[in-house]
Amino acid sequence: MNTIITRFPPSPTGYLHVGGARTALFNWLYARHTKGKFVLRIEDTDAARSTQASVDAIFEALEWLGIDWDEGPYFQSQRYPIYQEHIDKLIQTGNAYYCTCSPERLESMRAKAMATGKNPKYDGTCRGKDLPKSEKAVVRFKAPLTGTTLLEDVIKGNIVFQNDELDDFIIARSDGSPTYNFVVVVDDITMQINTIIRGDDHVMNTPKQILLYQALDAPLPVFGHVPMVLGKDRSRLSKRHGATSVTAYRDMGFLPEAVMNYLVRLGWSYGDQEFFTKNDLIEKFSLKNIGRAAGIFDQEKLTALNADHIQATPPEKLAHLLLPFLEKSGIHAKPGAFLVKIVKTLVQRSKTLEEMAQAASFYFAETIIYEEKAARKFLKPAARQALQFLMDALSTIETFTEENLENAFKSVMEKTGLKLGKIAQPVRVALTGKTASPGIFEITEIIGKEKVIQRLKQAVTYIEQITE
RNA sequence: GUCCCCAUCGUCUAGCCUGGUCCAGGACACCGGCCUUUCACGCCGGCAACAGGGGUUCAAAUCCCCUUGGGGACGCCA
Repeated sequence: MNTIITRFPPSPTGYLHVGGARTALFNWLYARHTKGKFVLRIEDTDAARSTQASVDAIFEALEWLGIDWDEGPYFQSQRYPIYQEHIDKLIQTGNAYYCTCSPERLESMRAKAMATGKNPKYDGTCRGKDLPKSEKAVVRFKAPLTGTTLLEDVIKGNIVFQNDELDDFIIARSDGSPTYNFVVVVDDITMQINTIIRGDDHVMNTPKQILLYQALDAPLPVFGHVPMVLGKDRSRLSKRHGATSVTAYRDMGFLPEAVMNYLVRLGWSYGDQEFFTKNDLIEKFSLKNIGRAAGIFDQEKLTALNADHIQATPPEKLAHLLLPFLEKSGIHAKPGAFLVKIVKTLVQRSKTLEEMAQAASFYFAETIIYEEKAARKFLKPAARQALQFLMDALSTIETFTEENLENAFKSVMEKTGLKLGKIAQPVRVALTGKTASPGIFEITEIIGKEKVIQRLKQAVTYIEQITE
């Protein structure tokens, strides 16, 4: 086989959504797996809806995901001369013609056809007229009236279309601009794209495009149509199902590798394996294992996978990635050994970076604000003495080590006759304000002698106040 | 309405092509238990599916047909 050349052709009319990202991933992965080429092309022929902001957003999302491209980005809006050339060619060869039917008449025909149970297609009014180029004329492709067109889909298998179901679709608008089905084919031919993996929703476009390839006398690429991504209610994924843009997941604290892993695994499988790194994916991805059924986007599974990827990421790297999330909650932390220690206590307890930042906040707090339930349950008179004893014991320790701390707690256990559990919880609340946290020795060490004693003191004072 | 696609636990899926090893395996979620200074992690166990009906066959989740259900496409959008 020759070099595989795939492409991703988003239209810049919004952010990159997870469905689009998934097809980008399939194409990119296939190119990388086969040591082929991946081309990025921006389909901005709809001047009214395309924006530079969307173009930027798409680049940003692709880069975040770790998808790079070997060629492009090409912009269709800059390729009009090429399209014009091909339109002229089709007219010359008799494969296309000018049509002056008004949009209004077409629209009413369509409505009528649908209402009467007919296939809404162009009736061919101008097909045989051989009209000259004129102000308001569009260009239509002259599609065959009979016969069949075969789509040999690598994912779905063979699909046969009756040509009489197709119609003479428009390839150039009245203002001269080319339309989608046409530019896609011209681009894919001229960019030598030989493998097209795209969403299911393009299946019905494919016979038209195949006809165009034939009329343009170009070899057919390999087509593979992947099933769609659906929302919880099995309808097409949209905003009302929750976040759909790739960058939204970035902002919620998901790792790019987790999103990549999840998206690819949704509709593709490799035996029972669930966890994949980027390199795993490149190594193992194949078109063969793409499923045929649509899949539902499940944020819970993504979240679980994200937790796995967090655990697989070196703490040093996580610390760096955590910074913006800490910043967002008003914590100006610095990267370094201190933060790495903190991260290490939190990896097992955080499913997202956002969660991790939340969980880390007590390490940085000036004063601890107690959760009401936590304080009520543990900061009671019965705990006062233990806290006081611990304070005394800790103040004699030079440097906090796990061993030191354990001894200090032991001495408090002996003096009070309380079990560790009875002591640890009030201390936990004193140090974190909450009933759940990383190990008590760990956090004590990280928070440090000065602050620990300060917080214990605060707790003792609190207990004294409420007892009055 | 017309055309096209799809159909295994709630969800993602393995198995289907090359029928028997499947009274269907894994993962997420959920429910128990263990571990334990809390919460997590981890470990152990549990719940839970071949949409229905016909064929073909000694034998069907696997092959064929129909029904049903779901999705998609029918633009001078992409």
